[in-house]
Amino acid sequence: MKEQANLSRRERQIMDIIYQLKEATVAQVLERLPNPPSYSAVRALLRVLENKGHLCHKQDGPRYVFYPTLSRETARQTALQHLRKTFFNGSTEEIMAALLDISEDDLSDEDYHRLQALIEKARKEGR
Amino acid sequence: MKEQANLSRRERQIMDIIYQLKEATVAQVLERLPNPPSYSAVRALLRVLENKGHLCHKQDGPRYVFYPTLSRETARQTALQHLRKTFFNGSTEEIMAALLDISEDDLSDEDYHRLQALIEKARKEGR
DNA sequence: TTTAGCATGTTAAAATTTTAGCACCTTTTT
DNA sequence: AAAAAGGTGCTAAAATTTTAACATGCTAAA
Repeated sequence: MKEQANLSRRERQIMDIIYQLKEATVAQVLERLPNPPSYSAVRALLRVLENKGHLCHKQDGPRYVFYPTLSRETARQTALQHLRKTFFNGSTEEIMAALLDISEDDLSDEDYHRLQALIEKARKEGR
Repeated sequence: MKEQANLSRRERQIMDIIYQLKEATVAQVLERLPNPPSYSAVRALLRVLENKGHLCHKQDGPRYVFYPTLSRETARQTALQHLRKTFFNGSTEEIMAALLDISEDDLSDEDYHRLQALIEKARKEGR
């Protein structure tokens, strides 16, 4: 299969937007692109991504809605693994520490409790 | 400051390699690039990245060693935030679940214990 | 000291990416 | 029914990215 590492800059920007929205129309993508090009240019990009096998589309009334070929699950895992490897020496502990660091302000006691539960659950399943 | 989202494909590949190694010579980068171009091409890319302010270099005997301008810490945080936003609805819980999922096989009881401790520590600091 | 090896700097061609423009189709409004 | 609005497909030009080639400098070995 194709690597996300093989996407051009615009292609990557577009894939990110679509992953974020789960699915998107041309207009939605355009709205969110930095230094947005023409509508027409975005359509061309989307078609390229579809030809390369990264996107599919379905019809929604008069317009197309694009969505990723790869399951969200798979894409997530790949991206996360890559991030861990690139910035965290492949260490789960390091990345988790950083995650807690950037999340700290938004977490309630209850949230922390749920996170603890996640670990406990993983520990049990992991054997 | 410059966005990593504005890097071309090769530039991004190179930055990833350098972040992974912390610092790298031309040869080290070349070795790790997919579909590697010529030595000369890599040098040109590195110089571009330096001009754009993403890299610095220092002399090490006869050759240059390149390293990121941004602190590892900062780059990590930015990348992690972006990933969380793109693939995990901005949810700390979702990303942590995925992290545990891809790590499961490699974690010992002791590792889990350390992860629990991390959360506990964050909870205490977070107030 | 001359040559070989290995490093870098610069430049311009090649390839890819990015873009806009035009043609056409369908739906809605007048 | 005609016109306007808003979609898409396709194509080729523009811009950027990517690459290799060539020139230069330094160090070490012959």
